Amino acid sequence: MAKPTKELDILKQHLAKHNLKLTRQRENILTTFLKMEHVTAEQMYRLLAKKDPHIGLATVYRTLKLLCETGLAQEQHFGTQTQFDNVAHKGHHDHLICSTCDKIIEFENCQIEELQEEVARKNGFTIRTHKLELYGNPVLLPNGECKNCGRDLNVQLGRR
Amino acid sequence: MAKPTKELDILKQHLAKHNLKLTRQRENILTTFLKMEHVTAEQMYRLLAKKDPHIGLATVYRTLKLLCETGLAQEQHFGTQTQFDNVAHKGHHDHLICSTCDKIIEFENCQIEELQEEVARKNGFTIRTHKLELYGNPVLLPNGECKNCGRDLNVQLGRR
DNA sequence: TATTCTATTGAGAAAGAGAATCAACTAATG
DNA sequence: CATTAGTTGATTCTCTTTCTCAATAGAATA
Repeated sequence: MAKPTKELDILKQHLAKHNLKLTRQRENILTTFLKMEHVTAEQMYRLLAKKDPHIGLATVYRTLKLLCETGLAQEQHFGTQTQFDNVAHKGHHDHLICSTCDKIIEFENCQIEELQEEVARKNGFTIRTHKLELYGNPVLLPNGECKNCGRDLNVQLGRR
Repeated sequence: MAKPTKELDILKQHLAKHNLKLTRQRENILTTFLKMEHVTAEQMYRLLAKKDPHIGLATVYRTLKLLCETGLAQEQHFGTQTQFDNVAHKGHHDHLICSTCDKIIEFENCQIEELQEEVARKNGFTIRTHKLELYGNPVLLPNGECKNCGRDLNVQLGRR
């Protein structure tokens, strides 16, 4: 069995292995998916609809889930929204989220990643992926309220 | 102005500051909330309904959100479910989630926490809270499929 | 305490994401 | 090219969360 090298081959192999079929829709979705770092199902649906107005939303959901099963995609929950990450884009980063304005700062920290590996190893696991989000505030008013949103942060800061 | 020391005082102060009113429902919800480490809105609703069958679900949602604004609660998204954490329960822990069986292992790692603080500090932030989730698998079949779920993990493991 | 003003409540409707259903369709196989 | 079994798309359904609005109830004031 020849070793597949491209994503389409990976999909084909997965389909064959599970008695599934390669359809026009599945191929289209994969092609579009590979061009991005991540998408939501809705975004994918709208993108595809431009070329194929008859594509069904259910098919998009089903196929993105399928891509997760092949290992080409990864489902990530971000707040209330679900996105599908393209595993091929290796540029991993974590997030520092401003609770004041919801601005997101991306960062990387190798030491943290190493410690994570260590934790996993101790528990007999191999990390497949991870998610690290830091939520914080930049500036506070003297009374403990966040400058931008007015939220009272005294409690979290242990000021009471 | 006397420094409030209890959660109810914190709530009262917040209500006063924002021209809101202290109601029987708000007091009940706070009382119940303080007994737990975390709840979902549904859970809270069912708990309250035992004593007050006429409580409205919308009120529960509104009040939990209000508690977040006072700083007593914190909204956390876990996969597809939303829970409200009791900030007073300091027992923070992170999660190692088995992608095979969805089992969740809790862990703590001070070194990671310190590095997080450092990242935040460098960016001029104070961490209010954070979320670290490691997703992994314990045992793989020789062909790269997960023993339990049959998912093909070759791609993620860089085997292709 | 009665009055008045405004915030709050609860029931149900509505919105949004996602899964389930099913008849019509189509890829794969011989 | 006929058969078979998986797939699609339209729609319905479910679940969570928010919205709406008339009735209600805090809180401030007289």
